[in-house]
Amino acid sequence: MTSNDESGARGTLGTVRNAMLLLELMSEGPAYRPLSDLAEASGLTLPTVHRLLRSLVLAQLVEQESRTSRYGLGPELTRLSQRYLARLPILGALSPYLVPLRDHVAATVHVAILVRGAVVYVDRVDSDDSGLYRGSRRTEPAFSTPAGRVLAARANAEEWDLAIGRADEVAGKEAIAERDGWAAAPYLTMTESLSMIPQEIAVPVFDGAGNTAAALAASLPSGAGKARIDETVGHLTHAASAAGRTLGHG
Amino acid sequence: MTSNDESGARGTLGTVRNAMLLLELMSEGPAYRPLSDLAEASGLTLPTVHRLLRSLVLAQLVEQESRTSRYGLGPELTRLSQRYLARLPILGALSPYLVPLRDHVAATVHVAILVRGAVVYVDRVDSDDSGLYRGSRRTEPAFSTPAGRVLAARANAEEWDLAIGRADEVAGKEAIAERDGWAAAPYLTMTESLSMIPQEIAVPVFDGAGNTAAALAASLPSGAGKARIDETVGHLTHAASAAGRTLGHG
DNA sequence: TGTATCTTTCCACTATATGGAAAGCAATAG
DNA sequence: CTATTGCTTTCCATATAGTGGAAAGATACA
Repeated sequence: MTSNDESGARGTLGTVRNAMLLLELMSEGPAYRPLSDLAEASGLTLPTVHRLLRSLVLAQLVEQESRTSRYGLGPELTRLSQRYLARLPILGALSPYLVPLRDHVAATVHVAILVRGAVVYVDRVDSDDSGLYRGSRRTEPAFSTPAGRVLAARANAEEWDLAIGRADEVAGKEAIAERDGWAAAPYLTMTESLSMIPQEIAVPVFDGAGNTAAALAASLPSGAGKARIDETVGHLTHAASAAGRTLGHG
Repeated sequence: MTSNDESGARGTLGTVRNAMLLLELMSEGPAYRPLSDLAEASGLTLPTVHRLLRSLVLAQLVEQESRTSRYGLGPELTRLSQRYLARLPILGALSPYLVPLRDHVAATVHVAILVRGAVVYVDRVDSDDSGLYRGSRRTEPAFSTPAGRVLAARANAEEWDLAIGRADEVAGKEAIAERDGWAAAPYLTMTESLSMIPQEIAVPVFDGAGNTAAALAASLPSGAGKARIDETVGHLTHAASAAGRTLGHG
């Protein structure tokens, strides 16, 4: 950085900013990327990226594939993530309701939160039937799932903008047009054109202060009828408010 | 750091090391800790910790409680963790077997990995019955669960040492004495003195190269008999080797 | 064996992170 | 209502410690 330029807030450490930039880059695209690739994509010089990565590898936040010496995200992230989740009040509050809920709606149940404009599914209880594939571990595109829409539509401006940033042209336009509707709806669902994929139904979960802290979702078989959907929404809403009530009412 | 001292490998960035140190500190103890606390615990000066934390907050790796302005781990960790897990070959390989496995053993099934001497439960399929509490989100003490013992006993020296480091006096002694037995056993279980807590049975999962990449575990009701245990071990072992076989045989 | 592409190390330079000291900010007590 | 205490946050001169050009190793391929 030859002179002071735009990026980042005042009084912030460049090294941390750069490290984060690399983690961000490694979280998109292929599992492992070569050093030179990361250097180019980040705009940092080769030695700088190398040193940063070596430091991150030491911390296990990054992993170096020994065969190809390429770099990818590391296991330590899961340990830290668990510690974070273990202390999230909402998750503890929802946990006892999930198994009964799964049994009532006879479908796989998910809990999702919004992180920097992305939906992250942080808990799940699988249903009995569950057709062969358990909808793969999901994250990213905030507007691509009902749970993500529920959360983003009700989030603050900053989170919303990040979500828009992650969306493609079409999804972004749609989101902007639909936002108010999404935020007001008691539940959201997505009518996937291609069946086979289960249909997700999501409702918001409020914390004690009335903020939307998470989304609770159920994955119904694709062709579920109106009656089944209404019943599912009822169960979800009930569980969500029961859990919310156990959180300090602030 | 007045002069060059012990910590960390050569050619490693101090800023990253310090940031990691703070994350580590925040992962133990209470959810949120005051700045001054972290400064003392880390041995860094106040302004340094403050700048570090501000940078981490910007990245959402750390979160600042607005009420008390204390610091804790942030949500971005879950997003990155998900991306890591989504690409872990072992998890993808095990996933399709988990639901059938749960149905065969009629118990909640877990997948765990070893991270810096700690067991981290990274996937689960809950059984039907599941008595009220779903054994809370678990991590830390490597030797405190059968899955952790399976993994640690078969891990390399470095991981083993980290696991020892996390164990208390008694557990450490026991681990050292039992290691060879644990590493050779086809499965491990823990006879908890206090029942009510389900009994976990864990087997290793090998990747294509023959390394222990994960542990597969089932939680049986506390008083399960020999027959039930043997049957469960059979199912677990079968699923583990089936999954292992789908991984590139290296 | 030679060429090309990648990762890694070296080292002089100064940009950049550091820590002492002081300024805000909230509580609780006098 | 003003002091006192315990905290978080900002300022700024200093030199530590991170940077980037260039060169040296590795590895793969021809």
